[in-house]
Amino acid sequence: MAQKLLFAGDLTPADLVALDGLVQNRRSVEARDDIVRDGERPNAVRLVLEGIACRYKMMPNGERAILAYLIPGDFCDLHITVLGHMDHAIGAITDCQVADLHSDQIQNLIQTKPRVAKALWWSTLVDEAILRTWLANVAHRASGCRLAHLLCELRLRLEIVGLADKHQMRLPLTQEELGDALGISNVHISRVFQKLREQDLVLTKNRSLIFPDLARLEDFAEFNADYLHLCKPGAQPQSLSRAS
Amino acid sequence: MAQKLLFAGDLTPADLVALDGLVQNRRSVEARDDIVRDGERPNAVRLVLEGIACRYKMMPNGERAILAYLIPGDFCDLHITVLGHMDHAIGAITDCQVADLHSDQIQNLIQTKPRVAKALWWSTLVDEAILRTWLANVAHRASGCRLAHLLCELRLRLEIVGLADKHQMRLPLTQEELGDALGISNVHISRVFQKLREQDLVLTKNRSLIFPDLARLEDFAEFNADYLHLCKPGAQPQSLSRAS
DNA sequence: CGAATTGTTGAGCATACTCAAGGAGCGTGG
DNA sequence: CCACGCTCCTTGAGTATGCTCAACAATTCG
Repeated sequence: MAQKLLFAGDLTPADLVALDGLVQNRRSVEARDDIVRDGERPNAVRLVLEGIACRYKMMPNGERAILAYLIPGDFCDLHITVLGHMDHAIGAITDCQVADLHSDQIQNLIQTKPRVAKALWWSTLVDEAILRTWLANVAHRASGCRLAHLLCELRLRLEIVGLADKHQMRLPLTQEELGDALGISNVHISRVFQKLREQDLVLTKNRSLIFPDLARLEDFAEFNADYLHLCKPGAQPQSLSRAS
Repeated sequence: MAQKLLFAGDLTPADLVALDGLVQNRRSVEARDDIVRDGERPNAVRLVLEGIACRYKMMPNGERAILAYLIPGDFCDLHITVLGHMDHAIGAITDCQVADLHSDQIQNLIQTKPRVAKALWWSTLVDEAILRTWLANVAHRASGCRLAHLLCELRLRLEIVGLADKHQMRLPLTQEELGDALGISNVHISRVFQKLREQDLVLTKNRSLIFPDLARLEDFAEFNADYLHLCKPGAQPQSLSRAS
């Protein structure tokens, strides 16, 4: 569950135990239901344990803008008590398992475990970095490259939590849902997918994607994982101490 | 300088004095120079005091993706020591005045003044909310609406720091710079601007924009300021205490 | 098996891009 | 003060990309 935070830097086993201890009120959310509604004033932080969810906004013309995908290990709204109300909704795409963590618990953890506090900061800052990358992707890349880039990102993020490898990932998203994130219509995304398949960059099988040659795909996608800020677990902590 | 943070909630005059006290090493940056370079490991937080800057990434094809505009009162990288390296650059668009704040100073302030800490959190979370809105804007709105939305946002943000009013703002950005933020080519943005002018939604005069009827423009832009999370200074604090 | 959802195809149209040329505004230097 | 060069904006023309609508195929699920 907390695998992802291992990439934040230097967590100790005790930190991990403390993090796992947070997960008490586990609950299920059905596909297509909201986990947090737009405008709400939530008093708990949500953590996705299983399934895929998304941040989204409904646009006035009825389109759904998907702003982020949340995969197991992702926090929903660490911050929300500071802002007051949600300016977007969070919805379950597949059936999900979610944990509700009370702000007090988190506050307590942050105050007693500085490394955990830093890891949680890291997590929200990486979310922001992903957002920046999506913005650049949507605004400045051709559609094939755009889709490929999103797939590369999802593959890597899923790999980190043990849900994908170099050659394959299960991705229970419809083409339309990918399109809603990329700003591409459902008809067109189908054609874009075809082009990727024609070039043997991805194969689709059921709800799984197969990558015959990941390096080639990442090259085509102009994918550079730096923005995910993954320091390898166990590696030298990359922190202030090393700043030049 | 700290006007913006008044909208974060309930700062006291003493808090404001403490914030202003941070600004010591003021320096100038010339238009088109970088304030922070991509990949850098900065050890200080930057604050824009005067001028307009932007976060940007250079794309492999040579295009510049503008990811945010920074106006006076905006912080550059409150967070960066947690992430280690910059995944984008920050550049001055006009001549700028910038303050370098040492991480220690900020840390100190955060630990001694909880309201200031909250205000700084608020500031970075609003930046993230703006990013989400830009993503939705670029991916899901037609070009006219897209440009109009950006103009409405900039006008309001500039108004907060006393640099615009309901009818007019000085905006020293080229059309190309607006296009780089919106994912629209320089030729096309000129035509989009023309359409806005034809409908009397904006007039351009030198480097100033005039809004004959702001309500109509905001309506056309589908602009809803909720995402900027501005609680009016002096109003009831919108915080946890009121969560339902 | 049947219904619903998801993906695919074709055709026509709208939007936006590129390339190329020209005009307007501004600052510098003769 | 004018001439020049630079940057920025504008216009036209041709092309590419992506949208909508509509029909149909494939897949999934009850």
